[in-house]
Amino acid sequence: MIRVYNTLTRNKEPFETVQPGKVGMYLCGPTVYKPSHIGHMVGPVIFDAVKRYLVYSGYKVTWVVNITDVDDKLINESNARGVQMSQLAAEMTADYMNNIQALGVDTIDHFPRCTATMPEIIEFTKQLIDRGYAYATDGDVYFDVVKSKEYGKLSHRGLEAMQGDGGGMADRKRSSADFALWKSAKPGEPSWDSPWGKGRPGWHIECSAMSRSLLGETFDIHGGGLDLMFPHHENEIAQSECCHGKPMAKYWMHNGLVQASDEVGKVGGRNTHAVEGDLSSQEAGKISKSKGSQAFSDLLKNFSPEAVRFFILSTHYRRPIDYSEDRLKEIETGMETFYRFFKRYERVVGASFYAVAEPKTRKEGDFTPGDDPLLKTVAEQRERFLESMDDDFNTGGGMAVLFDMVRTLNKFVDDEKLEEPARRDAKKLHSLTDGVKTFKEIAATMGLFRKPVEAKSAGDDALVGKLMELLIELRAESRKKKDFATADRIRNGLLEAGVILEDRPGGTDWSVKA
RNA sequence: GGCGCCGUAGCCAAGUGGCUAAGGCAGCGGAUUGCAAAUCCGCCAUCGUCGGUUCAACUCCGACCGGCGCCUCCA
Repeated sequence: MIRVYNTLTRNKEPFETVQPGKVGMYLCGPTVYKPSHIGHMVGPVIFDAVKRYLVYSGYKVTWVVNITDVDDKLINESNARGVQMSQLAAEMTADYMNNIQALGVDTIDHFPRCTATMPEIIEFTKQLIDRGYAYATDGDVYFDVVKSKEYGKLSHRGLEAMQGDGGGMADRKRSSADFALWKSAKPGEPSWDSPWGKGRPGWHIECSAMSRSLLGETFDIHGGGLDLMFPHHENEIAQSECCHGKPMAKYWMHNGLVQASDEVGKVGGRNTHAVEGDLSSQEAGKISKSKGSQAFSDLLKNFSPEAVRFFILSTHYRRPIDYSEDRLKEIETGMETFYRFFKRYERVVGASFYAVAEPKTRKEGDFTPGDDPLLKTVAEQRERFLESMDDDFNTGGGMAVLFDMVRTLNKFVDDEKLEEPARRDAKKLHSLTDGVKTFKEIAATMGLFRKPVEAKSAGDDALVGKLMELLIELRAESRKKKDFATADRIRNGLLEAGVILEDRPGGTDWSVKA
């Protein structure tokens, strides 16, 4: 039984779908006016894991992520750059797509764009006016917040929290808390025809319109960053629930935000005060923000996407995550354990780890270990993993099981001395592969270890291969003759060049230093 | 001011009313190795402070201290 923390009730609730066996999931996507940073990647990675786990658990899941490609920020930025808004949006959308793809987020079913959803948005707005929840003034349309009885139920905030927009619109609105569904266009701004004249949608209405047209009036999971809870999600609820008279989403899931720790943030205790003493808290905030908003595509030049995914999933999704390069390096170090094991598996079994076919569903993965001690342990670990994931998608707890499981598998190879070809037999290799299947099964639910990571640098070059073969051969001869001075000279020399040699029963392996 | 979150080993981080408080990084000791590397084994926390509830709390309640987020655009 899966349990989900619902922001609406502030409780973990049993997961029950609107329609049996089916899940509709909506995640608020980016406004594409600048390159995405790591913060934009958290939602996609987390909900990718959520979807994978739900599919694994037997649900048919439809996942929608919207792209906001018209908005004040886009207009400003495109003016500043002197390009068409649509061009800027197209470029930044491509950047976003590249980044999430690099992270292995490939389970999103629909990416509706705001500019391609105008008829639905206009229709939705019209309905709200017809049903008495919105009103038009001078080409603008506003949502009449006082008509929404439950306004504030998600964020637990009252109407007074909704400040006026201070942009001179106050006199057009009945109440300062009212928010725009449709904004009339100023000269030169991109605009669309509507019953209220030329204009563009307000920020919140697109999500209501898109989710309705792709997922229906009530769907299962609505996700987004914690920062969107108010006012964005509150307003979505007001729009959709007033319009339909029924719940918009059963479960509201909010992920914690990335916090970039830099010099200021990292220094503890008194030094923090000393450093911050010269800065207003606002300025300090800006510093940490500027580091965190480094373009994600640049970050990927230094770190593997899989490490970033691992990093994001290593803590519980509702918690804030501290991002730093040191942290990511630490994660990469830890992940070496897995990659080394994968190579080890290949050495021992003679087949690629990545070629092993894992069970795709929970049902398929259930097995009775019999009296095989290895598989008994693996089965227990799998159970522990599933318990963690069932409990509000606790990927952090699941990670621990991943590490435990490789250790179990490594120990088996050690104990059975499977590095020595003579000690291998079909039964043992079969057990090992069964263990690997289960490892892959649980890792796959988090989208991990699905395909080989590209080699850190050159190494598969034919010439390099030949040279290494020769050096290793020479060193082997020296070792045979107990000429360790020469052998060590070769190894140390290669180490300086960034090549690590590892001696094993079956021969010597080499790899490029990470 | 309003709404909310957090405080677990040197660092990161799961989790639980009573059983050995996961895991990772770093460190230390050992097995293995010609020596290494890798791997394995072992060691390394009483859970911010104080008070309450309870047979029993790190886990529930309260106060306090400390850190943080949102309330304007933000994933």
